Amino acid sequence: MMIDGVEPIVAALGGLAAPAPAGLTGKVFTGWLAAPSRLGEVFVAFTGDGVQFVRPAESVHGDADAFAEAYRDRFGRPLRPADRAPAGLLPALRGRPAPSLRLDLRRLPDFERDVLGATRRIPAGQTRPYGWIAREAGRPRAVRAVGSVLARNPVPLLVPCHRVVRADGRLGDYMFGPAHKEELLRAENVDLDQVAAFAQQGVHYLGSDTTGVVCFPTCHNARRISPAHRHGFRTIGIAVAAGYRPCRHCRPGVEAASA
DNA sequence: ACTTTGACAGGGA
DNA sequence: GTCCCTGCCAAAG
Repeated sequence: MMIDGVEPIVAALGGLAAPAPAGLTGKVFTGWLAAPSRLGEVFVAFTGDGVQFVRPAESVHGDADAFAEAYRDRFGRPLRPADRAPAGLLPALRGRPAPSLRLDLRRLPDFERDVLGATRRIPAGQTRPYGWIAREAGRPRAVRAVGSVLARNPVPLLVPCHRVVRADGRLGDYMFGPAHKEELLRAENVDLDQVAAFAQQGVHYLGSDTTGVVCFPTCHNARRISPAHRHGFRTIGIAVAAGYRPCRHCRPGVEAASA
């Protein structure tokens, strides 16, 4: 870890009277700016390595100083205004695909990084349960810890934690309130009414009897199953026992066999 | 439907 | 370091 030696040096550079080379600025200070998003105006902090922190202006009472303080509490570094946004940030905040967007999640604990990484892979317009994230992150039983991580998601919207929902079909909580979660999902065209209707009947997975594949209801494959060939299942185990195979796209996991 | 128990990573004492 | 406690859950009573 040669990085250990680099940080103090870089910090010392920040104290020199002469301006640091432009390329270093993002490593010494963190830039911030305000930008429009699907949650209204947001404050965004980023280094040269990517975006680190996003908070709706509303959540800090529109106060940029409060945002800077929250950032400092968490990352231990000061903020200075930035002149331009990192590549991809503005489209991403509007919910548009932005492959060029980079996130700086290096200093997070492994588990948090893995949880956020798995969450980031949920396609727009789809949802996954907390248990799915736990499994993708390599800790299938750390379901509740996943919730704890997402409650502190440093980069909401960019890591779409609003797409992580409860296994029973309810939406679950959201750092800025469940109403915003629902709003974001509906804006992505998730058919929440259909999900709720299925859940009402105890159905949490959908299979096609023509392909023999079973999916989460919001998977784009599931949404193409015609009602005539659609079968609902309460658990993935029941579907597998009926000869269905878990979809390779949405990867509904086989839950632990009940002894 | 509601309550209890299980499980677990992180943060604070 | 170690307990202790909490929390966007989940499955069983």
